[in-house]
Amino acid sequence: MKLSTRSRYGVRLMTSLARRISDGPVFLKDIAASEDISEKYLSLIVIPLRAAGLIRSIRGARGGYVLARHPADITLRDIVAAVEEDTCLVQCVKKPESCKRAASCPTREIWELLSNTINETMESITLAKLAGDAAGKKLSGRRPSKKNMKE
Amino acid sequence: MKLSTRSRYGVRLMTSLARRISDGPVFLKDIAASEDISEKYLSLIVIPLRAAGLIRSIRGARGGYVLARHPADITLRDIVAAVEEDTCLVQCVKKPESCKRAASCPTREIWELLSNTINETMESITLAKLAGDAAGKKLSGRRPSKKNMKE
DNA sequence: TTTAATTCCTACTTTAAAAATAGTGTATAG
DNA sequence: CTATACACTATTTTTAAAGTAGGAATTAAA
Repeated sequence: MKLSTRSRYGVRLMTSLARRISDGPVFLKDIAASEDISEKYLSLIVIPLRAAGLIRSIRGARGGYVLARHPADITLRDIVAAVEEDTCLVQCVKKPESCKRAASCPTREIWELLSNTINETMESITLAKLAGDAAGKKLSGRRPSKKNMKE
Repeated sequence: MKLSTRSRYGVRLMTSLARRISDGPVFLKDIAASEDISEKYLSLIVIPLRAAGLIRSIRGARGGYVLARHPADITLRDIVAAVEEDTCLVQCVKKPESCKRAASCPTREIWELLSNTINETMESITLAKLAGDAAGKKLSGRRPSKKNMKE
């Protein structure tokens, strides 16, 4: 049970966008640089996020990405679900017909329970919290300062 | 975030053992056959379970495996932890030094929170429950019958 | 109207880990 | 002493994740 880099990068990307929410469209290039992630790879992760309606993109020169909703209206689950598409904890939870033992399997409903717990936890965490907590932590003990002056 | 077959097979193996708790040592061969899992593969999964003190093995002819503790004293977490060894949701949760961003990373503590939730849920599920629920389900609407008569 | 900068799309390559197999060694009941 | 089981190590196969590459489409601005 391991979290994919897609999920981790996706969450960092969204957190980054949330923190720059007042900057207007943000270049993927900048996020990639500040988060130290390959821009090309990020550009693939961004696609399902847009498809899921979590972000909007502005094409062309001076384009970029912005959140499509308020950070308080985006949950961790939204992000992970978008980025993981049809990945789930155990295949048989989503598609019982994928396992012939499903009907009588004693473990299946346990995995379902676990899945639900995970989903509930992820639903309880908003992007606002993710981005906000980070900001709060950054500020503690230091004077607030304008970050990311460039662009 | 996907559960490995090691975990799934390990749990089914343990459940199988729990259900045959009064049968004395059970051959891996039999479990493999009834669960439709490669015996060779199962024989690898069994090793960490024994190392973790969850099962005992009896070698030689008429050998086999038995639970080392009462099913009520074994949790889902015990099983998964044994079988997954040093796998965790996100590396940086267990070893913060593995990521240079750990100290300032806004997402790290979220993954830690999620890990804890998962662990707590898994701790709350005992093998007794796993095996018992299954038995209960099997018996509903049908007369109980001795299963696995052979051996 | 050209240029530079950006997102968009598809395909490909690489890498790593999971999953499974194979073979040999060791213990033990009968 | 032999058949049957577990024990251990090494190897192979398979799969999915991770990452790369390159050009097409779009647009602001010179």
